[in-house]
Amino acid sequence: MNIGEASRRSGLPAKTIRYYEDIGLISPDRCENGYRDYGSDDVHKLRFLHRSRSLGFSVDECRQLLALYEDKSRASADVKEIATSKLTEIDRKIRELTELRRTLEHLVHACHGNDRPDCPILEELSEG
Amino acid sequence: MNIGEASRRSGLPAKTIRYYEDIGLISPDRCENGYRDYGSDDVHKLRFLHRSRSLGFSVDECRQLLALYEDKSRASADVKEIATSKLTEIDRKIRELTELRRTLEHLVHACHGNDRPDCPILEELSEG
DNA sequence: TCTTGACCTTCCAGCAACAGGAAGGTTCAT
DNA sequence: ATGAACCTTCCTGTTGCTGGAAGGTCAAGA
Repeated sequence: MNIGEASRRSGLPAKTIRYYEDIGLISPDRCENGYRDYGSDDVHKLRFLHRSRSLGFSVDECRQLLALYEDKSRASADVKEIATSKLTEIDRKIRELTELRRTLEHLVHACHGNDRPDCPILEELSEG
Repeated sequence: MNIGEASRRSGLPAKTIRYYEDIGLISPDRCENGYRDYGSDDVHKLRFLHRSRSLGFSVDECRQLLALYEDKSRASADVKEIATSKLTEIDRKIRELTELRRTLEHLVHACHGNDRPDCPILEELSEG
C-alpha cells in the first residue's frame, strides 16, 4: 500500500512516516514508480511507534523497544527497565509542573488584574 | 561588568545571555575592546528572564512580560492574562502526564520483568 | 619580557521531532 | 485532455539553547 494508506491505518502523518524511514526506524519496499510500498507488518510497526511515542517514549527509546519487540529471545526485564525509568521521569515532570503551578497560581491570585499598573506578578518576577 | 560577572549575578550561562541579545531581549553597551558591558539594570532584566523562564514562560512570553514590566502605564490585567493562560496550559500538561503515568504504571505492574520474552508492555504497544 | 591562563569575541553546527512548502512525477476519473 | 489527488526529493524553519573552533585581550607570575 502507498504511504497515504499506511498513514490512515497507523494514525501517523505521512511526513512523520518518511521521517521515521530517514532515521532508520522502518524500511518499506519500493514500487517500480518509486512509491513506497508498505506491508501489514510495516503498518504494525508504525502503530507500535505511534503508541509508544504517545506514551512519552523518545524516538530513541522507541527504537530500543522496537528492537526488543522483534527480538524473540528478549528478556521482559529489559523492557520493564525502560518503562520503569520512563515512569520515574514522568513522575519528576509532574512534580516540577505541580510546583510551578502552585507558584503561578499564587501569583495570579495576588494580582488584581485591573487597569492599574501595580502587579505582584511582575514584582515577583523581578525580585525572585 | 563583563559577561562572566553578569552570568554569575543573574544565574544564566554566558551563552544564554549572548543568545538573548541575539534575539533582541537585551542590548548591553560595549567597551572599547569589544567586550559587552552590563549595568545593574541589565542584570536585573536577566534575572527577570531567568525567573520567568523557569516558571515555564516561553521566550516570547518573556518578551511580552519584559515589555509590560518596562511599561509604567501597563494594566495589570494584561500580565494576569498571560499568567492565567500559562496556568491553564500547565494544568493540561499535568493532566496528560498523569494519564500517561497511569497507563504506564499499569503496564509496568503487569510485566514480570524476568528473563523470559513474554511482555505485556510490548503486547500493549503493538495492539493499543 | 615572556608566557600562561582566564577571560572575551564571532561564527558555525547540532540537538528533538518533526512541519511546511516548492518543484516536479504519477495515476485515475471524467 | 485535463484536473484532482496522489506521490517523490530537497530545503528551510521551529524552540531554546549548547558546544566547539579560531582568535583577540588582559592581568599576574617567573
